[in-house]
Amino acid sequence: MSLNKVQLIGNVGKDPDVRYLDSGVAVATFPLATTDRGYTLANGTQVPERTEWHNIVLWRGLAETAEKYVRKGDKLYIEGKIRSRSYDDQNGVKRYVVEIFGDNMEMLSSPRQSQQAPQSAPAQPSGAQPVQQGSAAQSAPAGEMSDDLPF
Amino acid sequence: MSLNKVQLIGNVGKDPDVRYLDSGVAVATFPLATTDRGYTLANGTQVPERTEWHNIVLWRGLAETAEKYVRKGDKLYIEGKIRSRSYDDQNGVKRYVVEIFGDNMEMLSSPRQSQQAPQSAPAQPSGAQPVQQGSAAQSAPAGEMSDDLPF
Amino acid sequence: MSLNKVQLIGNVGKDPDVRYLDSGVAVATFPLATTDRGYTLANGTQVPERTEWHNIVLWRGLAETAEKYVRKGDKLYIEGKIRSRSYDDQNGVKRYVVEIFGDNMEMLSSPRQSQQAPQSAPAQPSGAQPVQQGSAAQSAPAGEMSDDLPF
Amino acid sequence: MSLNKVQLIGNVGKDPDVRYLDSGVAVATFPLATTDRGYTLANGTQVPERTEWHNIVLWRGLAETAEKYVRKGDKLYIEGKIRSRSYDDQNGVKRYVVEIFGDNMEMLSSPRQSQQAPQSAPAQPSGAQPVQQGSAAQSAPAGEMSDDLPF
DNA sequence: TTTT
DNA sequence: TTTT
Repeated sequence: MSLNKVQLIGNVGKDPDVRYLDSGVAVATFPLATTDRGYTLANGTQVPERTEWHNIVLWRGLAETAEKYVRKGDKLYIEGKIRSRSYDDQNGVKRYVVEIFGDNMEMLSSPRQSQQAPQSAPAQPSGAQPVQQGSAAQSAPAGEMSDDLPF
Repeated sequence: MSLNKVQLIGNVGKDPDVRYLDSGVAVATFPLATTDRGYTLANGTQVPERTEWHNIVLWRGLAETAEKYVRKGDKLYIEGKIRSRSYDDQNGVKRYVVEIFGDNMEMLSSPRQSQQAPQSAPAQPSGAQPVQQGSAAQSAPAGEMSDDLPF
Repeated sequence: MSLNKVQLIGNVGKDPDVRYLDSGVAVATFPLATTDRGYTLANGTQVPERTEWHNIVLWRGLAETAEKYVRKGDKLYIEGKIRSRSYDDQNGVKRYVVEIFGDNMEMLSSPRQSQQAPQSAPAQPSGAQPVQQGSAAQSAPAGEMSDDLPF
Repeated sequence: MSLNKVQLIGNVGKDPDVRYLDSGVAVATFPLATTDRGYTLANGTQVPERTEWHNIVLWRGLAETAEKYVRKGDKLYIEGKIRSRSYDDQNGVKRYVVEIFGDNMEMLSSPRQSQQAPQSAPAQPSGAQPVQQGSAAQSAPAGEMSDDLPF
């Protein structure tokens, strides 16, 4: 009775930060930028270009794929859901972050010719369809994240 | 070269708050809830149901439609984009909010039998396809919002 | 490097037709209607309302859910992919059909008060998020369908 | 009360065919391929790679953009809706085609360094957000297409 | 008829 | 902090 879906095509702001929970589950986080080009209003006002930064969080297989193949500057398609989280910052002020839990990823940049992504290893280990994460995002109990991911 | 798209189906948390900018442009804001049902992990751990609240912002025609027809409890489909914004709270602490600027809305609840949404007035003035807002969201210069929308 | 995604909200044209392959895999098919409301062109031309019929195909768990809970007239959200298929009709003419292989379904109608969908049995056995089918659609070898589904 | 949305990322099968209706409206058509990579079932069965061809139809501004900048082999993001149409073939047999009426396009290939897409002319004349076609797709009366587009 |  |  509910839908919470996000689809982004943008550029990776920096190399993924990948952690492994005690359970062995991989979690990757990185910023992704989408940019509006700016435009001119009917009255002549110039509205400048605007970049939106999204906090991407990937789990398990997708996180491992990101660790191997996603790099700063890459163009990605990410599909997932919006999730907000709060934490207390160093001054005890409650802070909120909004994250995109990705369950589907498409690498849109040309594959690199490197030791990281050798020709013989597919950048996407799964099917021709975008990498489907199955129930990975759902499999991580909220508790596991508590202190592990001060994004 | 960029895509920033959100699609939600959820329930309206309270009646829309509608304002009119000096330019006459309508802006509606309201919270929308999407809910994950909760599930049981392979190891037996119960992950409880979880509700995500989204700050919806609608402009112009969509805002006016919302003012007329959207009410607390209604089920809606909202399509739009993610937009974050910062402001200084009453303590001078910089705060961030993430909003969903909707450019497409579908009313999924049965129409009310009321003075607000009379049978003779369609809940959706535009086409059979979801209400397309055209360039409305883009037409509002950033400046206009500065102090008008302390969401 | 590829995305093939369809999202529909529409009404079920008739009760699902559910078959079980020899492997025990359930396959449900039914038509879903989406409707454009019609509009008036700038030059005054009236473009009438238009209904599009989609051939929905569901597999495994989703097919079983459809068998139990989906009925003619219901409003559904369906997410999936486009798939075309050809067959020879009774006159030996090659025919093409386009189907929507759903991998996600949301029931948007109020639940029926009936023996078919008792209060105690949730219409959607899976998570709060839309019913994710995992890799079910991919798990059915093309061959299995050959003569089984003259849609 | 209805949603009919398609999102594709794929490769253009051949240069767009662009026609101009008597009204001056541009219509571009071209095939777009999305490819499933193939996979191995649990029982060891190999399901081969599979390519789906989509008949893309663009109107007005998007058609003109396609005429100028879209070429065989390009990778595109296309958003639009499914529309089916019937016609009688040369043998008087009724045929059906399913087309994707695009209302949003993103060019994902690196821009060509050519006379067709000079550096000084942006591949996307509109905003930073995907090229929004406004109501173009809705503005073409069905009648106009009758014999004009034997796709 | 594309692409990896 | 990306990209065009």
